[in-house]
Amino acid sequence: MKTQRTTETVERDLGKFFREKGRMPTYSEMMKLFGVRSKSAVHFWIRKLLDSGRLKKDDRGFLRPVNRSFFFPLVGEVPAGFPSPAEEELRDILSFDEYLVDRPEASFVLRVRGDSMTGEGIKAGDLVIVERGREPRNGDVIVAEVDGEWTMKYFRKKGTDVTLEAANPAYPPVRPREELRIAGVVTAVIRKYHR
Amino acid sequence: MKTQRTTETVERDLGKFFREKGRMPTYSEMMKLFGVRSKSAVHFWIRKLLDSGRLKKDDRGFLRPVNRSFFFPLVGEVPAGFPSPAEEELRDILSFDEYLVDRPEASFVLRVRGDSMTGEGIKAGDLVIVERGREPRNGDVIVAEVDGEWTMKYFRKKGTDVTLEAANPAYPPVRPREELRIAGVVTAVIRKYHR
DNA sequence: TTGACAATAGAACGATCGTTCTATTACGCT
DNA sequence: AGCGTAATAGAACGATCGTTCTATTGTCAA
Repeated sequence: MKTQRTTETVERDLGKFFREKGRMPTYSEMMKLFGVRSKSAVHFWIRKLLDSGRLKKDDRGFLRPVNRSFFFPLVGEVPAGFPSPAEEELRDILSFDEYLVDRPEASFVLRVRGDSMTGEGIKAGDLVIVERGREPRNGDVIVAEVDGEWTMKYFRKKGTDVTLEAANPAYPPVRPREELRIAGVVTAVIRKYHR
Repeated sequence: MKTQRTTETVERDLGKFFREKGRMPTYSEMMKLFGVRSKSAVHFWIRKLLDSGRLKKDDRGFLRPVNRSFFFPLVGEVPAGFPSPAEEELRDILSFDEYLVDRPEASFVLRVRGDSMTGEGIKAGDLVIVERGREPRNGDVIVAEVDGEWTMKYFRKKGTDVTLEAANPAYPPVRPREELRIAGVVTAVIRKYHR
């Protein structure tokens, strides 16, 4: 019943705990977690992870979840001969929360209705992250109120002339006459396939 | 210079800290964070959040980030008259990590190359989360090796007859003759618009 | 069998944790 | 002005933190 401990198993245990509890375990908790009965044994393994750089401490000395394997194994056991997912950017993703949202205090999420942006790969039911207060650039996908209705459109600008375009030929471009209220710029799209 | 403290500002400060450090602050740290000079003042505010249910403690007594506002304000200040984002599912999203990945230990991430799935709203450059070992259903998007090449396709099955279809008319369906190695089922799609 | 090394146990330590207590200050209402 | 409540300060407390020490166990090679 005593499984062999390795830096890998220890790291996995830590990741599992973190995912469940939203925090790192204390040394006492790690005793159970790792299956040892002394804190020094815990310290032994933690030190190994620290020395190998697979675990870090912040400025206060608290353990902090690091790069891979904590939020989930981004680059884990991939089928042999598989196209390498070992891009730098992927390896450095701490979590999707960090990756997806630059300005959390100015962002919110909407669920997409309608098919006006299918050409952009945004389908009904998808989630979009919208950032308020950002100056839309030409070609950005924005959420705006046009003629009293909220929609998602491409933002097109030529000089002072603003046009809102759908990414679906079924919808004609809109040239807002009166007011144009822009809720924000779409910064990310998320789709989950529910089982 | 002394900003008024409210449960809202306190909650926001906690969220900000958590996002930055990956953990909850200690009471000492909260003194700086909230702008007070005693731990009992901190305790005062934390108690408020606890009593109102906006903050929780786990079984060990540690503060744990809860539902909204910690990972980021999913339902925050939304422009007036805005289509309500107050769906139950959205309000309960703890974090995208939890939301997106059901089985972390069996999942990995790939960056999409090519345009074979644009019809499904999966574009080149997107990230997809792939889950290994799941039995693909009819219509699922899977990652598989066909004729020595890894691609992303729809999984179509009629009886024992398996066909792989692209979501792009430019690519003909594939009926694998020899072996069909399925790396996994695509469970989520993520696209970030970089500024 | 012996020696070397890796891994663990157990106890002790100061440091810091979160809680609780008593006082003091700030502000609104009558 | 006087009063009551909300908010904060500051000090004290036991509990638990992570570290460090010494001692013991297990395993493998010589």
